Amino acid sequence: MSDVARLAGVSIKTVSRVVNDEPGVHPDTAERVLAAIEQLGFRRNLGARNLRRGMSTGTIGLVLEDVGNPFYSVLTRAVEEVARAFGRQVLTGSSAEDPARERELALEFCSRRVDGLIVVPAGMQHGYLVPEMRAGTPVVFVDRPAGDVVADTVLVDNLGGTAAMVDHLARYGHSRIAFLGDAPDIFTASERLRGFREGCAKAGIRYDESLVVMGPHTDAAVASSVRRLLSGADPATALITGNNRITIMVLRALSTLDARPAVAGFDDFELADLLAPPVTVLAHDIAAMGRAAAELLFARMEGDTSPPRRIVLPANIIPRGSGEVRP
Amino acid sequence: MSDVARLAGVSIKTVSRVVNDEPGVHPDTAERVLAAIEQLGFRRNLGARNLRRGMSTGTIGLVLEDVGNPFYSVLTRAVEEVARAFGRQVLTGSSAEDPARERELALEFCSRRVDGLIVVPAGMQHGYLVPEMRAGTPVVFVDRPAGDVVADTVLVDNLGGTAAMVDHLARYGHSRIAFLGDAPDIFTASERLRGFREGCAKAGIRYDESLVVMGPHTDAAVASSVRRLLSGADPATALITGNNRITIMVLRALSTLDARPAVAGFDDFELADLLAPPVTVLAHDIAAMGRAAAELLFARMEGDTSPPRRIVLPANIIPRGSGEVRP
DNA sequence: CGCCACCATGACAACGTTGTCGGAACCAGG
DNA sequence: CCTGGTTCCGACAACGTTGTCATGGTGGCG
Repeated sequence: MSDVARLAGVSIKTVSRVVNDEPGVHPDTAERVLAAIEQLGFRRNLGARNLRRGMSTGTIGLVLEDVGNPFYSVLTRAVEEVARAFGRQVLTGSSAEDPARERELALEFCSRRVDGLIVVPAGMQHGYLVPEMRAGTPVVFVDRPAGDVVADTVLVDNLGGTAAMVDHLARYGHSRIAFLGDAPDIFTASERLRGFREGCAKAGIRYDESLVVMGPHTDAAVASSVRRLLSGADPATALITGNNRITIMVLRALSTLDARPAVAGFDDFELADLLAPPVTVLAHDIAAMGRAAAELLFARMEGDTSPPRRIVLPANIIPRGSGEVRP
Repeated sequence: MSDVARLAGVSIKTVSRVVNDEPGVHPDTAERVLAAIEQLGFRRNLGARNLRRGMSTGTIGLVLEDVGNPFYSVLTRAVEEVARAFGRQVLTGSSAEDPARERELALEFCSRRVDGLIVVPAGMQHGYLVPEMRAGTPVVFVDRPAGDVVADTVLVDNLGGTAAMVDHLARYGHSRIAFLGDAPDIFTASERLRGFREGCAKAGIRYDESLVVMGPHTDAAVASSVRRLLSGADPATALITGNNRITIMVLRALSTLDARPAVAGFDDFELADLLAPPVTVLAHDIAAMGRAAAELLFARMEGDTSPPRRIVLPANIIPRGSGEVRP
């Protein structure tokens, strides 16, 4: 900036005025300054600006599990879109389901003085965020609740959705329903398992522990679980899968077998409708979740101090065929 | 920081020393300082630090078309992974295929003084980046080349891959091959079209313009194009689709028809192997592309001044069935 | 005891920007 | 001519941090 000032023969303050469209600069002077800016390829340093002005850095942080997963990338896009509407940039980072990494990313973002933070929790401890929240950085948790802090949270109705799916299968005559879920220390996985149990209870189905397989999963392990579940004296006639990854693993396993159990999965996924048979899923609007979280965050950033909210979005059964077969 | 200093009864410089693990601080003093930091929830302001130190901000910018698209989200994750290895954060933004938005994002990132920029070009004009590049910000283009600047670029062998696919279909006896590509002003789309023409020439197939449909596409438009291509006196017996989106649109259209032409698509996609029939694709390693771009960028950031490189990654046919049927 | 080396610490400037304030130049009106 | 107001502009401090240098105290050694 001082280079520009020197070249234009004015003070740096005048350059600052031109750059910020402040009034009180003679048009001729402004023109000279603009020419100098152009010539030198000057671009104002936003870091210095934010330091001086002290308020907003114009950025928000987004910590999620893996941007590479379509689930989170859709979420990211939705957050980005809202941020854009509010004129903010988004810093993203993937925690890879590692609480230490989540913490590291979140605190790094705080060090960069993001105006707000959206977190898909990897762990159950979030006390480390308390000082930041007290210092005025709003935090919104998405997809899973925070472990030990009260804060805004946007969730899907994991429990109710899964229970509804059990009911759905039961209506088609299934009483031997297996559940393949993710690692039970992941909130969504344990909620869905709870939903499965409640669904069984409501539908009057005996909850059989041997029909429940929880992760973490590998393709091979899922394949052997599926084989086991579908064989024996009293095999499963229907499978509920706990998320899109597992659904796909199961479908891949089934493609090598003759058995054709009913299949219904949590999370919708692309091409589910084109498979043979089309896959029945419990769908929820991921983009809506991202938007809700981002809008909540921006409301906080703009001074909303109402009590923390918990938004629970519905999950709806999309019957496509795979879940509508009788035993 | 001055608050911490006051509470600990030392100068801010001493606090700075403690925060940065600089030597020459008495252990007792350091302990007092750490206690004060803990008590106040102090976190050093990275913005101010970067300003003072003047060198790296520890961030890179990534401008792509849409993080929500699995293609780019995998790319993003790969870039993020490399950035993590080098201790950097990633700023992302989606251009939505709008050159103005791409420019806006890239320049915004430059204003934030990113250490480097990875861009999936939306437009053909990138002269606006020249001042930034001259000022020392390395830029790497991915997936598509820059319009009018010479810079490092990582591409896929669009032309050769598509030509190989024509050859592949010709070997199975097809001579009426249709091509459904994206908007021809997108580099990858026009390259793939060129590859299609060259492939036809090499295979001794007459290039028939009426068998070529370029985007932008909607589901409805693709469906009607497919119907047209497969009917009439001399219908197409094979379809080549120009990217994963179009492949899926075509598959969806075909699912409502009786015709079963050979289908082969550019870009691999999840579940391609589980469809009936499994879909033959031209696969390339998107994560490898992201890694290559990021590694190139970091090499530049660390002072590599060799001439700009152009890395072209191969695209390989994965025959799964849909492309191996005879007319 | 005197000198030097070394350790721990602090004062100060600087990074690039903007907010505050004051001042020079000009004009209009008395 | 003076007064008061307006317009344009620059000097200076400050944001939070770190690099440089100076300083006071302590211990070892001749």
